[in-house]
Amino acid sequence: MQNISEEDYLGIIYKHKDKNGEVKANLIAEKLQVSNAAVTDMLKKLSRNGHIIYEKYKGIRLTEGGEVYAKNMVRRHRIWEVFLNQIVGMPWDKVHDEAHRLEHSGSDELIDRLEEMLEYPEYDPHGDPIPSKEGKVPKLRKHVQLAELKQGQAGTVIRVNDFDDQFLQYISKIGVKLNEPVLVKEKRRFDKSLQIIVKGKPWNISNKVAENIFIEIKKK
Amino acid sequence: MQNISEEDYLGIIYKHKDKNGEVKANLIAEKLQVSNAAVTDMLKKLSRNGHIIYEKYKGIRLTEGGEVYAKNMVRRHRIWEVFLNQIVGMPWDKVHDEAHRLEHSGSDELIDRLEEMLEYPEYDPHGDPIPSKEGKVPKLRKHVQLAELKQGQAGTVIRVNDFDDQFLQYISKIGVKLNEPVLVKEKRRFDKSLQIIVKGKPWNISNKVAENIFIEIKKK
DNA sequence: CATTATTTTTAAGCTTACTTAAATTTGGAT
DNA sequence: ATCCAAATTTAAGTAAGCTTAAAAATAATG
Repeated sequence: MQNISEEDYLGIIYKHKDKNGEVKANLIAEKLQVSNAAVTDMLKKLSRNGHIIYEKYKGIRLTEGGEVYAKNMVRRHRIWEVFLNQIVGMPWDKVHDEAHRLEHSGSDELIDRLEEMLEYPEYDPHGDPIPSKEGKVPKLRKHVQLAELKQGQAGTVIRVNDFDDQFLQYISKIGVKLNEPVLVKEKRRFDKSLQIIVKGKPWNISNKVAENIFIEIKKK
Repeated sequence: MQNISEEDYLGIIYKHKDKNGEVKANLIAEKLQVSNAAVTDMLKKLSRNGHIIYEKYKGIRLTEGGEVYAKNMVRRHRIWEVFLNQIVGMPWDKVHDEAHRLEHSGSDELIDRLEEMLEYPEYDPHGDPIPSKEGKVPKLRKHVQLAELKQGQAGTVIRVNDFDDQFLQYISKIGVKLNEPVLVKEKRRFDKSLQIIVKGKPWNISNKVAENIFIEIKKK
């Protein structure tokens, strides 16, 4: 395959499949910023060439081959992210976009060399697992949304969603960082917003923000 | 511009312009492995958007803007080459293809960071000059084709053509390397082939090969 | 300088990945 | 169970970048 678009579609399907391994066309359209009609077209194509299982109006799921392919795209993306962050020194709120530009280029050999150079990282700068060349996906430690923590509970940030640059910039600014502690000082009923303590400083964040930060709870 | 094809065309035009700054359509078609008709189409487009000066059946030349654009593509390509060679440890006979895949991706910021990381290299791994961000092109030292050396003359390799991977692999194998000395031991009239000494070892090379290796002549 | 040969352009058509607008199907609420 | 809204598909059309085949212009050769 030479195809940027196909690769993007497969990557999105992989990253957004639910517990049943299914995705809705709508979501794909939104994530890729294309029309629903464009998605239907591409789904037919991906179905024809055996990457997905697709029946009209039904949920979409990857075939075994499609999964291998998609996982490799995610692998590429995340290895680029680690590389950009660790070697080039790019901040975590910028690596996503840059990696997206690069993930379709570069040969598999290059990706393997970068991986070696980085000493086989298991997670990208946002805490997402990097599939190995053989397709193994490192397990994520048990975690919950920051929004689910109770007042007074503390934990360690182990993953954040990387869908939006602005979000990442914002949480960087307030000091949220991978593998760093956070404490929930206060929770408010009416808007579900919360006050958290990061590096000793208090911050108010919305529920929306707290839903996209994932925490490993500290044992008492 | 978002366009891989346009970028490729402009890069080729820049790299292959003659002393008058002109290129023939034919050459572009050959270098890019597309039909002449495709070239005509694209030339019209590049002319329309002000990147080249183009009149039917006449030679093609870059406008000022086109030159800036094209030079930037060459810059990107060559910085990737140095990066792949020096940081990733990829041999010089592989960097061209890999860099070609990467040169259209990556933001300008990334290229700048890579350049900084590499300490502003002036030449790529084949000895080709790297345009600066401001568009300055480092001068090449005075040089001649290896094929032009007389029997008994010696010199230093300062550039090789990177058009063909096989060629690069071949000269690597016989020990030809940038900034290393070569001596012409023998020249043969009938086929213009020559015997050279590299690292103390003798090798027979064709005239064709010798035409693509560039030498700075040693003063006696 | 006339006639080939080579380049370049035109013309017509193809594929990919999109678009908008209209039609269809599905799923949820009453 | 019916109806409505949301999701999905169809239909028709567009733009980019190609292709081949034929026509036109330029360059090269005797």
